[in-house]
Amino acid sequence: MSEEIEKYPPNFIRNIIEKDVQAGKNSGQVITRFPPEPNGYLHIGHCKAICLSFGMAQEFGGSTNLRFDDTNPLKEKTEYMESMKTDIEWLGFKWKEERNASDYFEQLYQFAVQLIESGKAYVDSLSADEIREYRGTLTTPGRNSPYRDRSAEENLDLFRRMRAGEFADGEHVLRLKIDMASPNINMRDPAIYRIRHAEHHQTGDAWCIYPLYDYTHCISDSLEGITHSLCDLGFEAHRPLYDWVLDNINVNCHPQQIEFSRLNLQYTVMSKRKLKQLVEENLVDGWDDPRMPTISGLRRRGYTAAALRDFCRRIGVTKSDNNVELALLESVIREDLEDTAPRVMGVINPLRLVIDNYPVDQVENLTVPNHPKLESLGERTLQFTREVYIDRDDFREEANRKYKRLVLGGEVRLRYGYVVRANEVVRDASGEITEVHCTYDPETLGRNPEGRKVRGVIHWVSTTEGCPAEIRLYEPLFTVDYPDASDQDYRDLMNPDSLTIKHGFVEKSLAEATPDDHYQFEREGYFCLDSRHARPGHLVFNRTVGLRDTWAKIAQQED
RNA sequence: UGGGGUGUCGCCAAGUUGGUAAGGCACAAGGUUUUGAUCCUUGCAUCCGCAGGUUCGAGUCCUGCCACCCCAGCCA
Repeated sequence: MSEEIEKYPPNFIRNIIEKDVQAGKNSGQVITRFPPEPNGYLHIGHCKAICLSFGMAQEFGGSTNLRFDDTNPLKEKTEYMESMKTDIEWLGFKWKEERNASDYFEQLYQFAVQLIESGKAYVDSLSADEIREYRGTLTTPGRNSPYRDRSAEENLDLFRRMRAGEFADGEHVLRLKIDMASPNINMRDPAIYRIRHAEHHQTGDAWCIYPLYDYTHCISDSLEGITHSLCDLGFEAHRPLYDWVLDNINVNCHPQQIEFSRLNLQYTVMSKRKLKQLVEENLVDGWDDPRMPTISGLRRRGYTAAALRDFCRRIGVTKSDNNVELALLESVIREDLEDTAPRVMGVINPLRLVIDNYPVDQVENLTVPNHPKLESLGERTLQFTREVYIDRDDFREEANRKYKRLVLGGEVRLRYGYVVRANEVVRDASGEITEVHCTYDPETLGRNPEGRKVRGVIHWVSTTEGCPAEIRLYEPLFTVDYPDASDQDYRDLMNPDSLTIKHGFVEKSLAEATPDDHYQFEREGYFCLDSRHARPGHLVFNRTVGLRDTWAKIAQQED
């Protein structure tokens, strides 16, 4: 059903792939890969890459491999691999093969030997600082290392001994012999192996030399028969190197690297370094904090996989810098939940409403639809009682005509219930209203009163039949739309009000909610149970996103 | 100042071999509505970074500018 809907609108990468397929390139096959480094959690920027790589393969009947790019044992952990798999599966994608770059360590080593033998790689014994000096600058060419012309025999011997662990970290490095005067800095004899006496989460202590990205990635792609290797623009200047390596070793598959621009989203940060810092400095409640742009955070917040996929389709794929508004993300989840989330009632800022002429112990069961349009979502039972909670924002002692809620002396309908008239308020010692007393019209259940119009409908929860619930409201994590663009440290730009915890009440049917359920609290927004904080008997709801609120705009203009 | 990229409505983004500017989000105005939600209708770039040129005709071709982004890890 969704196959047609989930197709990407035209974009330059799809155009390229389409032409390749039509031309019969790669026998018409499309094989992609998603190659995360397991050094953090996946975020919505990765989501764009995942949807694209898996999506392109899907559209053209191909397949996608998941490959952990684990060439840096110092930064990677298996914990991250697990979370990444969970997130990708949750997003709805299935990889064909699960691989690790470390699976290819032996082959990578043999290719390096090949390169040395053909005089295209050499062991350099310059220090890291010296290598940097020799590299030159953006505008001045580099100089050849004094070790550049070692014989193949000597290089082979040194490289073997590097592998054998005879040298300390940093003593030597294996470099490609390309061109120290290249205007592209990446081509100035890039290092492809470094010595790291470190335990690797996959290979243990089998290796003490580890290949670098530029060397590893293209060969891994080739070994897996990848046809289109999609990555972000940051690797554009590395493409000549990607191609150089594959052109200079003996492989028969040369994938095409195509770069697209990364996603920039307003009011958040996207670099793994910063997200990690937020977690480690306890500035947020873990990688899956509902305010985080991580896939796990968005999931916990209540975003659905379908909405995220839709989002990635709507933002498009180009090479231009982009700054996507939060409004688009919000609109996409509202649109998804509009047709799928059952309606319920929850009061966030409770104010007690007493219906003086309603029988004290009476409980009236009202069978009501779960959705105003979709009968398929079924019905549920509400309990109407003498005392209910309404939201403080839905009552005013006095108000002008534009205010369509409960006003002293005026009428309003309690959603699915009766029409009530507010008669008086009760205050506490500080003057705050604690109760509103009213009377109801028994003739108004399921029908409008005669001779007068009731303009408003408000939601409510029985004080005796409803359940207390903690309700968590979220605002953006940052106060500025582009924290990365600021001169200030992004941590100083964090929004102190990004999380507000309220103590409200929800209707009884919510007692059995699970974190996988999405609800619309009528007139409030979309909510889901928090997977971390909710416990049996202790309901905690996250507000995924509020409903579109045109009244808020009107009310604001009044002030 | 070297190299690589990008510039189409507030944001994202389509624009086939040049033929006379899609769509989404946002916004605005109406209508429906027991959610000020949803839904429906309507409006929203004489203009495609700028300046020239080629052409009957250019966002699409040519020339020259301008702006912004990325690259100097033994990170990915």
